[in-house]
Amino acid sequence: MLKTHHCGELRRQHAGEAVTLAGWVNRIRAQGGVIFLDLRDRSGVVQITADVARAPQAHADAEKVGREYVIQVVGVVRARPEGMTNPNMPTGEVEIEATGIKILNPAKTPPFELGGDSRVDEAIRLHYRYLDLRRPRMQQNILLRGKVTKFIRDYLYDRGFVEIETPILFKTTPEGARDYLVPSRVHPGKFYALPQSPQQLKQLLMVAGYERYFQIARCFRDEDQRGDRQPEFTQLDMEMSFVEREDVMNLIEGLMTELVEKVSDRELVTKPFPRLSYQEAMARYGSDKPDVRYGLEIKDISDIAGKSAFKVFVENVEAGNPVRAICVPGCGGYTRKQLDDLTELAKSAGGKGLAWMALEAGEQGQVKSPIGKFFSVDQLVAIVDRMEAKPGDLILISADKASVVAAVLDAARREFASRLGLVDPKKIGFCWIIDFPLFDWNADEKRWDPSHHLFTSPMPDDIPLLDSEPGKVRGQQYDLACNGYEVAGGSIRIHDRSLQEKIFGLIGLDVEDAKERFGHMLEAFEYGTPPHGGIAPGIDRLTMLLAGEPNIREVIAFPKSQQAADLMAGAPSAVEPIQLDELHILVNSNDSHSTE
RNA sequence: GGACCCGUGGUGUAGCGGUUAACACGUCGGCCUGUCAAGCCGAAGAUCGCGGGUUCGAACCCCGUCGGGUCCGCCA
Repeated sequence: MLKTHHCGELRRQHAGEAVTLAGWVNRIRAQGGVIFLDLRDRSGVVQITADVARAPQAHADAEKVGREYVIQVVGVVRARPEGMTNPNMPTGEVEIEATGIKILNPAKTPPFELGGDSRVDEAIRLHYRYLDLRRPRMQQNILLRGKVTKFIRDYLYDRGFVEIETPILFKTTPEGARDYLVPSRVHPGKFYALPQSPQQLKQLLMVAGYERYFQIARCFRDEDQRGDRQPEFTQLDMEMSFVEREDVMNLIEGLMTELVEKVSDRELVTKPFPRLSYQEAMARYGSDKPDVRYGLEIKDISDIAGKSAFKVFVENVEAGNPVRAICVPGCGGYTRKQLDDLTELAKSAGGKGLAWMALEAGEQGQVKSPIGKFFSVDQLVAIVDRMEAKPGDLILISADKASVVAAVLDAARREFASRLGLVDPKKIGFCWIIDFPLFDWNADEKRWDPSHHLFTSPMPDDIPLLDSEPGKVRGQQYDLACNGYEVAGGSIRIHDRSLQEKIFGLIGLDVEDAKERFGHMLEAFEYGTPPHGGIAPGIDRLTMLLAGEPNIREVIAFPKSQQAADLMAGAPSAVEPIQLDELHILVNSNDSHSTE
């Protein structure tokens, strides 16, 4: 080893020890006769001194080093003299009196500051990701991520789970997200697909009798990016046999609780985690992944609004649509301009607008609203009562299809939580969402789509409804939401061939298609399949929340840009014609302008 | 596929129709034996992402394009 100790571990009790350290020059303070170097390795930073009087060679060496040089320092740990300690650093009571400094590798001046956490354009950070990863923020995040996966592995191994790897080259499943495809050299014109998740494989492992499986699994989805979505991401993929919904939920709730309490510096808002039905979540929060750290809950005022003289509300209620509202405390004094701007918020969420009623501050609490004239005094009082609004508050009202109302008020809730500072960034608020509808109606294709995935088992009580009212069938599905993000989704699966075939039929897969795509699953179900279920928490999102970061790129060592590009290596890239020939691929030259 | 925001020395920002393109940090040189976001003195470093247009005149206005981000669609 080129070092005997780590920089960050040295303390007063090491005083007098001869040490050899190696690392990066974090900062240089040349004082003339004495030069101070802050030497950094993964463990932390320690001060090196090179004194011209006591160690002329070391001083001469130190004059030659620059920022981010990789050096080896031979010296002695010394307790710092009285009054010269630095309480701001863990190693601040000691320093290394260097006797020799060797440059292992010089460094160019970095393109941005590595010492602090100053904001740098993300394109530059990603281009020099290996430098960005040296910075404290990224280092903490990446180390935290390692602790998260270590904790998960220990937790699950302790409970009888087996870690099993599954293939990355697998088979396309067009019904989910868009697949990343890998051309086959051996089979002209045929393709592997990278797994969107190891869903089928883990179910087959249950058929195979492994009973408790997990994997920290890389998943691939060729869809457009978001702050919480990358083309490749990591799930804790797991599956258990002979379990019911409660068993999986309890295991994960225990895991998540301990993860937050033992691995992070965050604080759980509630435990046990609240459970909301999908219907309730949509009604109260307008979202199936609500942020439960703050209120601003949605209330239904359809009964009152339907009797008003306001045409938009009346027509919606007559059409069976809801009129719902949130009450924003203390925003009743918003200017007309500010209130009009809320229309933009509603539009970007897919709505037409957002009606408002402002309660003037003061005892009377007069209602000020462009639509106020369409309501009787009793109706206004009823709305104010329903919303539990106080003088100075602002009521925001949306009337539309239920899904649009939900989207608009969800957006409004998030916006005002942020404006009013209602979110405590140190808090972690989990909640379970259960009783999802098994299907969503696809109006374009005129068929039912699975709301989760096509292996989710219906609630036993609802199986008779499969024939009569598929839209009312609930799935044995459970999602875990946290701080407004979906961090896990799972279900009890179908383990019966005939039921699985029936679901295929409902989503418009004919027998031939089903056999072609999922024949291996149907066949497997005929060889003794245990009842089973599982879940898949997203490691990136979870780590993002535990780190308090605003997007998952901050917890991924080498993430891709929004255009799914690796800005450091320059992927994707053009390939040699011979490579394409071998793969039997002809590229449409009209599309190739952007490949360079 | 669509909407919006951003792009000015190495980095972060200011400038928003006429400026020698400003400031901080960094870099380089000098001074300095107890600094720790060291300090002091001095210097170098930018055709304002790229292309076109409007204008007597463009970093600034317009169009296009490239790159980064946020959101909708898409996606658990």
